This record gives sequence, structure tokens and C-alpha cells, in this order.
Amino acid sequence: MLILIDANASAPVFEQIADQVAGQIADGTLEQGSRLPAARDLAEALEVNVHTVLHAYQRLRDESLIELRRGRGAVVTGLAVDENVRRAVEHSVASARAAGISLTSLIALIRSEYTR
Amino acid sequence: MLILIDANASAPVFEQIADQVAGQIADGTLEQGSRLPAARDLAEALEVNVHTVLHAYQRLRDESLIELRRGRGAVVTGLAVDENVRRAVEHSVASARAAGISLTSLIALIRSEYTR
DNA sequence: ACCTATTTGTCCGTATGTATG
DNA sequence: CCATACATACGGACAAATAGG
Repeated sequence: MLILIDANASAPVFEQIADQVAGQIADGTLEQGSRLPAARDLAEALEVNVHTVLHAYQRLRDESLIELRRGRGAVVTGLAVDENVRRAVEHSVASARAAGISLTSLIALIRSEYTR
Repeated sequence: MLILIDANASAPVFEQIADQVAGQIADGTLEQGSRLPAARDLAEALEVNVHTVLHAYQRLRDESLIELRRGRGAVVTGLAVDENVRRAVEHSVASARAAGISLTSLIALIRSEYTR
């Protein structure tokens, strides 16, 4: 876990942590199924508060890059892509319906975004 | 702002607040453009900590139901639905591409979810 | 251009709850 | 039953953006 905090950076600390972990998941340094250090441990190593690390972890969970479970820690999902896609599609459809957008229009949106 | 906190409920307080505000946005009690009470004020009224209310507000922002700006407060967006859809679609397409899912397959997914 | 009040944003610290193993 | 580790809530402090005078 090579993570560097730049105290002078404009980005908040929790975001720096989240971004760097996300980057390591993206480039394969952190493999699917691997476990992140316990929030307290990482916090101690980085000399920041536990909440700051937990905040970063929760951000990563919201982006479904990791799974958080009490007593178990943070596990990289990363490649649960099918599940990611399913959820993303579910959300797209839900917000489209809420906006009164027809199936045809939604598909047109998807198509133009895909071929962009 | 009629919000009731049930201390005995299983749902956390911040979620109770977020859900009730979301409900009032959905049913029109809170109109688009209207301003939510300052976090500190609502916290005082509900006799909870400011951070708890801020947590709820930030949750609502993540769902793009409100906009948060320092010094200005929390404003109901509600109808920025087109933007919501655009972002959702963007995300769906991005995760589909990352998963190696073709445009055709993605459209099939969208269709089945829509008509579900 | 300046100052001040308002209000969210971040971070720290502490305490307690709760699911996991 | 016990240790681990995230989840929630409280409290306090200061920073940063906004609005208004």
C-alpha cells in the first residue's frame, strides 16, 4: 500500500486516499479479492484520523470498487463488472423513467454515448 | 420541515432524515429551487448533531436531489433529471465498455430492465 | 475593494454499536 | 465468548466559498 498524502494539495486527504487506491485497482496493483489494510492501520501509517480513511473507503464503496463488511474489512471487488453494469443499467433506467424518457429515447442516448 | 426521528428505528438517523427529505421532494412538498434549512438549524431542531444532518444532506447530494454550496445552503434541484440521466447513461456505458460488453448487449440489457 | 456573517467542507478525537470470524 | 473492524453519532475546531452591506 504505497500511498502518499500531500498536505499542500488542494484535494482533501480522504479523496487523495480514495483516488490512489482506485488507481491501484485500475492498474492491477491491487487485485480483485485482495484485502485493503484495516482503516485503523492505514490511518496510523498515514498519520491521519481513522475517519478520514473510512471516508475514503466509503467513497470507494459508493463507486463499487470495494466491499466493506464489519469485522472483515475492505475487499477489492473491482472485477465484479457484470454486477457493476447491472447496477449501472438499473440506475440509468430508473432515472430515465423518473424523467419520463421513453425506452426508445434512452436507447438513443446509450447509443450516442457508446459510439462517442 | 416536518421531520420525525425515531430513535428506536433500525435505520440510522442520517438515513431517516435523508429519506424523509427525499420523500418530500418526490411528493412535491419541497419544490424545486426551495432551500433546505441550514444544517445547524435543522440539527438543533431535531436535537441531533450537525454532522448527522450534513451526512444526510451529502447523501441527498449524491443522489442529486439537492445542491450544496458553502455559504448558500442546500437547494432542491429535483428537476435536474436530464442531467441525472446523462450521468447515469455515461456511467452505464463506461462500465459496460470496461466489462467488454458490446453496444448490442448493453441495449438488450437496457431493454429488459426497462420492460421489467 | 473590504469586511462580516452565514453555511457547508474537512479533519480530529472519542464513544458506542454491530456484524464477522 | 472474544477479538477484529466497519458504522454511526457526538463534540469541537478551523478552512473555504458565498452573499450582503
